Amino acid sequence: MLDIKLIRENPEMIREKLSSRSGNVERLLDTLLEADEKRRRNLAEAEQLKCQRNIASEEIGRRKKQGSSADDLLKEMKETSEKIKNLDGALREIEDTIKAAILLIPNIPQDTVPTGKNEQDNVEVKKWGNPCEMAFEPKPHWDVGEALGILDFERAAKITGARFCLYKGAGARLERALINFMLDLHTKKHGYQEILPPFMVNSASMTGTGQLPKFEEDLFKCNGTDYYLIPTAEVPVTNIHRDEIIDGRNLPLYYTAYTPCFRAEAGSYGKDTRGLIRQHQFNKVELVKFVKPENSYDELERLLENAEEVLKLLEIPYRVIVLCTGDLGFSASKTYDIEVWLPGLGCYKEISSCSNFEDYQARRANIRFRETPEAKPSFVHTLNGSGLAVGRTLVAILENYQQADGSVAVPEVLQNYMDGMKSITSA
RNA sequence: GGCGGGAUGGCAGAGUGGUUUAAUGCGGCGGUCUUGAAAACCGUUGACGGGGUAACCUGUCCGUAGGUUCGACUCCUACUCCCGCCGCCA
Repeated sequence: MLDIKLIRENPEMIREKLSSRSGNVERLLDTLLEADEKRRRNLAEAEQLKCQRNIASEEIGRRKKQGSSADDLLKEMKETSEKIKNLDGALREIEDTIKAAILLIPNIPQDTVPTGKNEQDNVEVKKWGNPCEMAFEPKPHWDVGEALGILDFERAAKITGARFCLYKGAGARLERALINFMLDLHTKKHGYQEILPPFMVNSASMTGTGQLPKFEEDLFKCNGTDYYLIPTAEVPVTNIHRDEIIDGRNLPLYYTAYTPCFRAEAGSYGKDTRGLIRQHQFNKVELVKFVKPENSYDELERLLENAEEVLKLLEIPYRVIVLCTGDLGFSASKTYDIEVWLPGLGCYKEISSCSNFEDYQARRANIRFRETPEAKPSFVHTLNGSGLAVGRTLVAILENYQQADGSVAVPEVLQNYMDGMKSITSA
């Protein structure tokens, strides 16, 4: 969330900066500013009465000890207490209003983020590798996978429903190989600590990273509990340090986690209905960083490089785009998307999203650090990115490494993770 | 699922209605002593909000949320988490 003081002192600047984002927050800002004003007036009054009460109560104690009468004070304080109770009640309501409003206001885009309306206005910043010319008509991954007997969408639909997939044999093995390859790369070469978090989290965690309260419909909730299936490892991993003050000497902290991710995909009916692109459950290896504010944009570039490295080693062409203000996610200040080339579908497709949230999540989740043991705590900056979405990486391999005979070559770096298998052929 | 015990500052741990402004110890920070360090001794010590140019004033916080009271760490209610025992179970 944004700093209420910043909003209070620069309301027009905030309005201006949020105006190019999707969604209209004008009304929310008005509600917020009005409630904040009311809160401070109310608070001053309540505090003055409390101060009087504290002094009088002490006096009552003293008199009772001496055995003298305190009836006059007692009577007066009964009234004061009643007033305080009313003021506190009103204050609570005002604070609820403030909280509800401020949690619905998105982050401010960073200055280098291009202004734009939607994904049309995103800007390509780099391109790596050349989509290779194939001597045959490349097939979409679902045809490749089903022909090889390694992907089974029909049975997954029977077992569960639409947007699920059953991986078999070399398919299941390839998915597991990718997970291990990515985790090894990030832990051994890039210095991230491996985490295996809970796959369900409570509503406080979901609020901390920004999924709640606004995006509840995108989540799967476990009936009768306060638990939700995670839509990304970002949620449990960022919340590792919720309500903590980190020793500044331990920063930056780098974590990587493999988890399945669960998304309701409400409102995406009819979109990417075939294949593995849009599933209710998919695997992802996530990268999460906790850093000092002054380093966060440098850290974002390196996070992006760490994610790109996976595709470079797999030798799959991709491009990087920077999201414009209109396409930016709710909690992010700046986001790069990595899009991988898919010859079967004939397009680039998002495979990773790397974002700097600055102190937006840190405020919501109350994650702070101390520069030195004596220093006042301040908010960390949080970042995260996919490193990578595993299902879509498998898609990229099936489509980019498919051969004329229907087999799929195994990328060299994965062969050791596949017992030396060089090619996936139909059984 | 049933029964019992617990949750207090960075940590350990006192405190069962009124100078608690949370004892004491450890740790941290500053100092004395020392060539330097250790030990010893002395001092100091949190978070968040409101007001103020500032010094400063003030409120809240003892798991969380309510309640009783002039006054709550202390009493009442609900909830959460941790520990133990019984049952069930991968």
